[in-house]
Amino acid sequence: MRIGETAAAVGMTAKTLRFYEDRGLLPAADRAPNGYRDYPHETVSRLEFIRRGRTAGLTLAQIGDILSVRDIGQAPCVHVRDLLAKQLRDLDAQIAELTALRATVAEFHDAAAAGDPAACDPERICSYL
Amino acid sequence: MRIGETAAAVGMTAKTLRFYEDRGLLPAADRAPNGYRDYPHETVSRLEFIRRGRTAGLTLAQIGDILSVRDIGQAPCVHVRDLLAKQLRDLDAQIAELTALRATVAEFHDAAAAGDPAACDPERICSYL
DNA sequence: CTTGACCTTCCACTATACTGGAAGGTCAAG
DNA sequence: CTTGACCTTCCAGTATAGTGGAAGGTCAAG
Repeated sequence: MRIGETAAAVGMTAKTLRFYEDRGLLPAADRAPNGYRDYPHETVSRLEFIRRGRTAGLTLAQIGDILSVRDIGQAPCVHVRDLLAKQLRDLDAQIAELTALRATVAEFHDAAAAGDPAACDPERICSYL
Repeated sequence: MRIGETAAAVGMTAKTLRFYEDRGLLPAADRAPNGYRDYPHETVSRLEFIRRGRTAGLTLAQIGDILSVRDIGQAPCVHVRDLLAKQLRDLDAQIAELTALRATVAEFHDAAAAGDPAACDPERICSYL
């Protein structure tokens, strides 16, 4: 399969596939006599795996690690489980941080909504922030 | 006040102040005969305002907009209120997105924690993702 | 006179996941 | 023979908020 065909099969662009190759997520493809990349069919599942990983919020580096484990013949399940656990922890931390920020902003906003513009102290630039 | 002194007064670095000047958040400072920047005292409140804005998750561009309004002599309160409202909406959207992602990841993770590594289908790379 | 702590400018780099574009090769169809 | 749709490589840029470092000027103290 040529690069554009492969990319289209998973809704990506040829550029993205070259980029993934550069980042080590795709092995260097065989080349046709004219120099064009020639992908085997399993590249499609590999790309779909990469997309599932992205959907789960994993970075390309993390997905690359999983693929490396798989590529040396080991089942990456344990690694995947650990990564997913870490991802859950990270997400919880991020959500907590954003929730705290939201509370801060809400306080500022409530004061601004209730307040009197004339109360602005020039030295403070804006009394609502 | 010299740049290092001013920066230290608010816990920032001289580099950061030059960067803020470059981004238009600080007006170009007067220069001493030797070329050193010479900041008036109100620069400290301006920097503290910038920091409060950052604490509220505003971007430097948004803070710069507020300061511009203030600098042409208008009270930026209405602008600030609108920005804070937008910030609340953005935060809610982000939190919702992360929460949905967390649910997806939790599903994958639960399957991985319960599952049998032998079930891995090589074609699918990892049955848990 | 030198040392050290300041200050100046300017350029590059960090991280992430691509995207855009230039310059050029390949190939089937009309 | 040309046109268009492919493909190749490589370089640069996107967004954010700075940080790091080079090369050099200034100034008070010892």
